[in-house]
Amino acid sequence: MPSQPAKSVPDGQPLTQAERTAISDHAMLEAAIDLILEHGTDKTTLQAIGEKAGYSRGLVTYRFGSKAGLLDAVCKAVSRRWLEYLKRGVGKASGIDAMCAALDAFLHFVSDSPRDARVLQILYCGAASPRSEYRQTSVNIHQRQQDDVVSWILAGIAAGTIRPDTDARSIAAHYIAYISGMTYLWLVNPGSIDFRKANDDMKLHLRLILAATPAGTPGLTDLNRLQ
Amino acid sequence: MPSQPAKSVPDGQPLTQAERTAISDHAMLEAAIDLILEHGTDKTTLQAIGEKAGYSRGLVTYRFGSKAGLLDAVCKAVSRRWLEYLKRGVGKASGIDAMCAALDAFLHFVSDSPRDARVLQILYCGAASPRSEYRQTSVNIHQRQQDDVVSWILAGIAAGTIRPDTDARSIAAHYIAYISGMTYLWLVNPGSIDFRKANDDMKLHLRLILAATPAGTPGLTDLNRLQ
DNA sequence: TACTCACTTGCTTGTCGCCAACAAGTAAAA
DNA sequence: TTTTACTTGTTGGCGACAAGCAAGTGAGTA
Repeated sequence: MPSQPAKSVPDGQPLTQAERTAISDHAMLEAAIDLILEHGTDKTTLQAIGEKAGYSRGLVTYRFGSKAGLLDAVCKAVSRRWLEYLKRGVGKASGIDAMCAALDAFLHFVSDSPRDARVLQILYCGAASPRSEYRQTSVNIHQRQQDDVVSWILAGIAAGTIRPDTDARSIAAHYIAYISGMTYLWLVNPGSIDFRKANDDMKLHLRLILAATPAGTPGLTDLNRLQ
Repeated sequence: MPSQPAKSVPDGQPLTQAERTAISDHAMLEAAIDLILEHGTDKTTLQAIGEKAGYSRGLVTYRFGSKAGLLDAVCKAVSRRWLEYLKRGVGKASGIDAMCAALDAFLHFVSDSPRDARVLQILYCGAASPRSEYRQTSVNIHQRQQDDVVSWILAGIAAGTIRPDTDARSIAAHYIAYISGMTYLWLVNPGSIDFRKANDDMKLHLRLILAATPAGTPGLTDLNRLQ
């Protein structure tokens, strides 16, 4: 966050147009994140963002079209960082292992980049508003993650590590809802959530619910019948 | 929602001051719910609320102090309706039965009063914003529900229906997070969630995770050792 | 019981500062 | 010279506050 615009490199060389936009774009997105974390989206003004980034009040609108356009851009930028984090954490894993690795990745994301994690949850919450102009971005991200979980489960079933009577879509929705809900509770009341403990429990539950059992052990359908 | 203020009862009798405030309060809260559902909190204006309720643009501020005060009042009013629904649905149940009954109560709440359910989730999401002036209301409601779940679990352990090595607080957090997350996903993308199916699965999982097992069956701690 | 008058309360209107959006303009790069 | 990055002037709309109006209230008096 430069306190004044960087219109030239230290040695006095002029910047190209592309460099200038890249620099100002980045400065405005970072300034927006800081201000959203401090004041929330609606009490963050475009003037404050522009000036904190080292520019005028008008540049944000000029570059992103509108305030909603900026929020969408922030949402996409931070989501991209999280998805890279997730991708690296899960690697080539699949089945229950992938689901556990994703939980670990999220735990690390929250502790390594709490700034990103918090602003992302704030923006996802903002997307719940009717007429939100970046709701689709949130829906797409969540859908993409849910699809990933579905494919992990199907791979697990194919590999024989997950019981074949599992409803992949339903479990995936449950899994994504759990993470989303936990993050919300953590955001509004950080002290009330022990993420590490919660994740350890969740991993245990996943194995209990999904793990293929040796023949003879009662399965889910049997348990269902007992209800 | 009267199209014009009701300043007297049909027979021409004047209203008492208390009746007038009760009528206008209710009209403004209901108007606010409709407008929030249609436009979201930030694009809902106090003028629109006042006029839809049949009054002037100034009454909302006069009565609720500020826009945030109004949102807090709406949040409390709708939360109260949900908690009564929950109370009636759960009754005297405890343990796993209470947790399943609460899931059913929520399912019925969503299908019977989708207006309330949606606006409540929108407001809870708004409470995630830093400097939200009604965050505490959301935190209190969630905390209260979580405490209820804890007491159900402890009662279940005492009654022998829930395995004694259960971490009540952690399970309660998981349970509340699941409901919260599911509701969010339903709100932003209604088609993607089959609440009935999800709830049936959740009930199954709860029994699988919490049910006290006859001696000899492997418990959670044994499963843990296998990890 | 009926009337009165000072007081309180419900509600409206005028006004101010602030904000997002847009358009016109300036300066720097190509 | 043309294009692009960025700034500044302006406008309409919003929330908040304060002043004012009108309707309701209740104690005192006869």
